[in-house]
Amino acid sequence: MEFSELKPEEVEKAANMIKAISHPIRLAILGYLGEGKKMNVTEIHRLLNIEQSTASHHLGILKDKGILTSTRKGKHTLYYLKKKNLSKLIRCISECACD
Amino acid sequence: MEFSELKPEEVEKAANMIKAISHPIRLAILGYLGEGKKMNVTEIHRLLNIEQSTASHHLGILKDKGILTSTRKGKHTLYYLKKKNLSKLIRCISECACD
DNA sequence: TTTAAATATTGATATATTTGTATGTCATCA
DNA sequence: TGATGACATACAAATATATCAATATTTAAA
Repeated sequence: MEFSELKPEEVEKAANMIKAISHPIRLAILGYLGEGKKMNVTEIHRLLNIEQSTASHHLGILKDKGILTSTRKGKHTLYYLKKKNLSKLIRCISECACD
Repeated sequence: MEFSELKPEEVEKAANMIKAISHPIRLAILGYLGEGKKMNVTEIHRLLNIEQSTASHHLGILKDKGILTSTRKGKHTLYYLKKKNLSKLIRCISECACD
């Protein structure tokens, strides 16, 4: 399926999806969550050395845009990829950027 | 190569690359330019029904960020994908967005 | 039921993006 | 060289994003 065959609103949808992941912090988060891994907010905020509220904010965006889902596990909220094929997309991006 | 193995500046670079394509107009442009096609500014601006300056602006961004290159051909400037593996990325995005 | 840890939300500020209009530049051809 | 078509750039207004600090909410356990 080529973009040139897509309806404007479908192109818009796709653009929104990648816009969600077009941020260094959010991309780094997705790097950690590749291949079915699950992480909570505190882990992300420590790992990336960012404010807790900033971590929560970016995770919220990724969830809102349909990239991640979350489940509450006791005090923690675990975030993880919503769809398996996102792992492929992430690999594809890193290939393109690092060739 | 996973993002979790990348240095911060490499993640930044990757984020900048996809940020460049994370716009409905720019994504639509890339849809047309997939697979080695070449197009000039006027074609894009008519095809997408946007101002000439807007078309030029977005093409400029894509070129600036290393997604496209251009060659002058008489009065026209032809734009096309800089690297072949970008076609794969574009297909990957549309797969992810349309599943 | 109080306390504390983990998350989420809000508000303010700074910064970045997008768009159109107007204008400038460059190349071709009469 | 003057006119025209094709592009590029500058500027301004509107909109969107990102960040931190502070505060609120939720949950588990004492």
